Amino acid sequence: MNKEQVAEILVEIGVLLELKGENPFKTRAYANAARAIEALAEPLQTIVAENRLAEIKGIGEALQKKITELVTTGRLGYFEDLKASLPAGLLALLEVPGLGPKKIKALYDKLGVASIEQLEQACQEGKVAKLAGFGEKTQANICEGINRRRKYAAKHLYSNAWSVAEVILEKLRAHPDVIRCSTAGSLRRCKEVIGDIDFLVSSKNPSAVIDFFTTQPELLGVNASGETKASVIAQGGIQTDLRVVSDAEYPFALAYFTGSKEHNIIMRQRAIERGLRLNEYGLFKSKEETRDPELLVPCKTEEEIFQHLGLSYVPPELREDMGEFAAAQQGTLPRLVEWNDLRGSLHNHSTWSDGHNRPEEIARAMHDLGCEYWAITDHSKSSFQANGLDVDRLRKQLLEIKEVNQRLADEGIDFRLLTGVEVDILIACKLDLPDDVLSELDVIVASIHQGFSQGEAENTKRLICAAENRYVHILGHMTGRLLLEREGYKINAHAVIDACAATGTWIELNASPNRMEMDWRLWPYAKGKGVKCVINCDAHRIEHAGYLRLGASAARKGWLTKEDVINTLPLRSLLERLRLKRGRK
DNA sequence: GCCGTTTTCGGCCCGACTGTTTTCAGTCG
Repeated sequence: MNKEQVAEILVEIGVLLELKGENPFKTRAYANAARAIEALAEPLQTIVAENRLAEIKGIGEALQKKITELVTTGRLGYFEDLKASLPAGLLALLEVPGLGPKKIKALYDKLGVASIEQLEQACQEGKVAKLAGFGEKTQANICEGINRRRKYAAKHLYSNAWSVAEVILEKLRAHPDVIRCSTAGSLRRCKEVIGDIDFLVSSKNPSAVIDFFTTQPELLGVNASGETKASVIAQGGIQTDLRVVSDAEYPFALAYFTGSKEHNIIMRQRAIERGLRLNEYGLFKSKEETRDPELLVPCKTEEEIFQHLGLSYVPPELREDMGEFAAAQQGTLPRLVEWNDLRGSLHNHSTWSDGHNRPEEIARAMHDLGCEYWAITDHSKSSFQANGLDVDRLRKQLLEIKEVNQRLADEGIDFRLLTGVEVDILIACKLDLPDDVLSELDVIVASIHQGFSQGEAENTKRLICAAENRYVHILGHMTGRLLLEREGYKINAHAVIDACAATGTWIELNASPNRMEMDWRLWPYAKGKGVKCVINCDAHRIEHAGYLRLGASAARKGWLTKEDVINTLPLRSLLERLRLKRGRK
């Protein structure tokens, strides 16, 4: 059993214990352990075999035993007993807004409700409202929550959420009672998938801002509206929360509501270690909870809060408790890549396969956007569903691209369309085009598009073989995942990264909104191995050039700097680097 | 269930809002 599977089970144990009404700190211990396991860079199996679990912070005696049992036998008696003691449908009830462990336990104990369907029926029969601690309002809210859950996804792609948030943020900025405002939460941290949108505003007139926020005409509904916070359903069914604070409180509230929860816990602990107290209202010279302004350590910005806690400023993208504290304390946080460092994309499509624009249109549009180069890498012939290119068509495309480059040069336009292909990885060590054809092209991206059901070992082998081909520059969308749609195929990502390090192969950060991979959690490992990133749009239309911005956010989240990203290079250096791999044995 | 050089026991982040209560529990972030 690998670490992802172990982590998943630990999380589930935590949730089940919560439903049983266990001590919340105990349930959190399981979630913490799962995080620690997931973050491991070496195989869990090795750690267990060498009896080194105890070295991992957050894993004590009890969890060592359970994890060892899981890894060595693939089963865990404790987990199976726990699962058997509760109906399977109970877990899904947690997804209904307003329902937590306590209420679910009451529904189950008193009404025997153990699934969404049973819950809905109990509501319709009016049984829920009669329970102690419940009422008509709660019952109606549950029904509404179930309906909304059916109609809309509970999670949203970053890019969708951002396009909704951007409009509201602009309106808030323009409001006369708003002093400062920002997004917060997972959106500000640039998570690839987000649950809800958070806004923070500072104002001397909170009720005016709350009124404005809750009466926007585009809203689908209002969940809650108080003196300092409100929660609404915005377009696309995205829950959107607003918090209004005084301007003095703003930096503290911004840090607090940006999270992550795990990051905040460490921040508070650091404050306590310094005899201070940190909450969303301020940093106080006190060992007790307080809001006494006399005790406040004034900070005008988030930067100053970090400073008082002995840390350099941690960009929001890095606030995941994934190593940012050690780096911020030592002053070794990287200067993260910016989206306008990017000079082009090396994986894109045209009308030659399944794209929507001709090479010349693409070239002119990308030049207008300020790019220096843009690679056309259409599909190879095995991707027949995408109108993939065989050798004949590919050679014709090369001629067309050559002509386009010539025309642009004649007009004095300083821009280069690069030739290439997104070649299918068929089976291990077999690509969809022969090496001599690949050698005629500027950029080769190799991706898996078929045979997803092969096992982890076979998939890993396919990717490693592709990396070992001297003509392949980039491994495309590494696991083929589609966020909120389908899981990626199983691979041993660390082994693939190691192979890329050994062969000088680059790894793509595919910035298509539902791909966003290689996953940001793996980049620090790749960076440590010296593997370079290429932020690619995988554009099928000219407008997809905007994905570069999304890709840069994900790269930042993966701790990458300008130097780690190949397509920040000017054309001349890029061409040198492209030739470099072909010179290797 | 984890953790610890002031602690091996007693902490573990904490406040706003809702709805059900008639002073507070549960949920959420």
